[in-house]
Amino acid sequence: MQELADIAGVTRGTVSRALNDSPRVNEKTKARIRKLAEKHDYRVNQQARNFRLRRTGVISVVFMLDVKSDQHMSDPFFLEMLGGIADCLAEHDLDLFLAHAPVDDVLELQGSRVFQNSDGVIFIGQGRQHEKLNIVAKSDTPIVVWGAPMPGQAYCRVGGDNVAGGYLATKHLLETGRRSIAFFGDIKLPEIALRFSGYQKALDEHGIELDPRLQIDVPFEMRHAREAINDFLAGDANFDAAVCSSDVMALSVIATLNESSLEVPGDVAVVGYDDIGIASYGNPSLTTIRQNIRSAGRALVESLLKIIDGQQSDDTTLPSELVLRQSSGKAK
Amino acid sequence: MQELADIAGVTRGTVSRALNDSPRVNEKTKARIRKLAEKHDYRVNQQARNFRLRRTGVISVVFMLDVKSDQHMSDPFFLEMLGGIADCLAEHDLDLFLAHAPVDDVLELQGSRVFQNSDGVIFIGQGRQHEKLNIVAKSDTPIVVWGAPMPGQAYCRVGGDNVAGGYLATKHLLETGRRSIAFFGDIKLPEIALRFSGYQKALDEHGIELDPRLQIDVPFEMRHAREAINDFLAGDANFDAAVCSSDVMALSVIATLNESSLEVPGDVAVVGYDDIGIASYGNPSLTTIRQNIRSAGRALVESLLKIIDGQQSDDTTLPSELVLRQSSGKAK
DNA sequence: AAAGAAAATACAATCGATTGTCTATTTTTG
DNA sequence: CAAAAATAGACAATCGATTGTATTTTCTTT
Repeated sequence: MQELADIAGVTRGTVSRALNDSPRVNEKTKARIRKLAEKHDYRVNQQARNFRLRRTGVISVVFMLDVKSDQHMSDPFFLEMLGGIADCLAEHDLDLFLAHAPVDDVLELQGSRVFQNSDGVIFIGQGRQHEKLNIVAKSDTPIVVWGAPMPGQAYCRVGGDNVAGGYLATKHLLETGRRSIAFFGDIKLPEIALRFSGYQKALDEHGIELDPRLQIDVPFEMRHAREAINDFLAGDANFDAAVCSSDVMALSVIATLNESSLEVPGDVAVVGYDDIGIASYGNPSLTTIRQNIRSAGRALVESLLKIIDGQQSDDTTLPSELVLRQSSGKAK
Repeated sequence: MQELADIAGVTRGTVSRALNDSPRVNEKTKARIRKLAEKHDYRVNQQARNFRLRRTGVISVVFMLDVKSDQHMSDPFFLEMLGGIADCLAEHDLDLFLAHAPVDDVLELQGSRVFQNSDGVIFIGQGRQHEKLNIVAKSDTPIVVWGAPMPGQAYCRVGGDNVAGGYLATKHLLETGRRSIAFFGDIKLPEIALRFSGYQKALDEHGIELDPRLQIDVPFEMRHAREAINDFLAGDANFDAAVCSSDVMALSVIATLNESSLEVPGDVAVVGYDDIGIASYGNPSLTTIRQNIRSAGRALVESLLKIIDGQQSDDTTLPSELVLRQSSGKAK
């Protein structure tokens, strides 16, 4: 910058102001300096700039993988979320830092680069660490969390409408004549619990009594999921439909059912959750609850930026929507 | 740091050396300073440190999405790669910066944060920009590229053994008695071209003549893929097996075949590529060519670090492997 | 015990920008 | 036209660390 200042016959300060479009610099001077900068292929050192401005220009993203069930980042849900977040951050000229390791104690992150090297942190999912997130929220670095509303929640939250999602899925199955609907998902997780309550509501409305044997705590990871599903099938429960907590889980359920010579959707109708891309490639294509994950990513970023900006940001709940898909090619 | 120095009764310089384990500081002093740092919850400002050291501590990752075919980042292949890279970077205490936008001209990246704010860049895929990558490779920021070896290649490359992959897939199908094997994939892309040559080699060895009608330029993106596949099925070509350029493409092919009342694997046997997680959830589970994508990510990082370190780094070709899977539950 | 070597620490410049304060120049106004 | 007001630019401190050089302290050795 000094060199450029010399060339332009001004000081570094003036160059800095010119390049940052300060009103204190003459338009003509600005234009001249900008042209010289371009000509000499000079660009401000963002690192030094951020250092001086005491900001990093980076937002961290932490995926709260369900360690217990060995969930990994390749879950399509995470990726789609990441895409939405990345796009929105790009628009605000912010970088994205991806926290790598699965986290079993978010408090440990506080000393790490995740917090120290970023202006804010986005948590995807609450895992089982609601309380710890409350503590983290009190630190200097603003955070937002994707997840379910919680009692005594001290952080800003964005999430899907899980109750509506569970309700829509169940209602759809009921309306197509199904009566014994299984619910696959671990209701100890806040979001799943809400979907379960939507499931109950739909059953209520149709005057069907809840059968607790039809709620199965399936972990997110495939290997364990199949075990859990098989255990259930080996039991004496009868069912003609299934509401699943994710599309990946739904695909697992379908595969397992097929192995037991049960037809989908003939014998058992299955509804997934998330509307991940792969849901439509499958056979049959999966009816599912769509959460607009991309716009969820955007909402997370917008909320976080508000907080960084010193404003208050309220929780956001995004709508859920039923996506009907033909179950093609299996009409036997 | 000044405060800590005051407390310890030394200068900032000594504190810095103590915390960086310099041999110039007495062990006892080091221990004392470290304890004090811990006690007062002091951590070096990484931003200032990196600034002083003229490094960023960040590696950028750019996914060369196939813009033409509207490929998106949610491709499971990319994600798994990202996971491998992220893990390896974490071990070296480096951050990961994810470049957001699909790139149609890598030269544009040169002024952007991707290059300016990182110590090195990893490109996943070459797209159709081999020449431009050659130019970028000459810049100050080191790069490595995942892809196929190319004539006149000026950058360090890591890639799978595409010839072997295509060969193994085809040979497997031939050995199970298939004779008319279709090849789904755009051979204008360098990697796919190599797989196609492996496919040819296997046919040769079995004395089967190449039928050019059985090579179909399928784009990566689903929507267009299905069109291409349907066009092919509508034609007069007969085939009893298919080698596909990705697992996602294979799933598409299977779905399309099913819609045309063709049984998989009864009427047509299908082999995928990549061994993405979802391949095993499907029904039937997909036989595929495994590329160890995670270790590919590691290899990319290791090569890049070598280059950053001023060493020379040679190209790496990782082995391909056939993964046989039962095609379950469809024995009708 | 004194001289010399070795070890530990202090000092201060430096990285590349931003920005408050002060000065110089230009413009406006009565 | 002179004085006041407005504008442009210069100057220098600052952010928080690292590191080469100078200095002090400690330890050997004779």
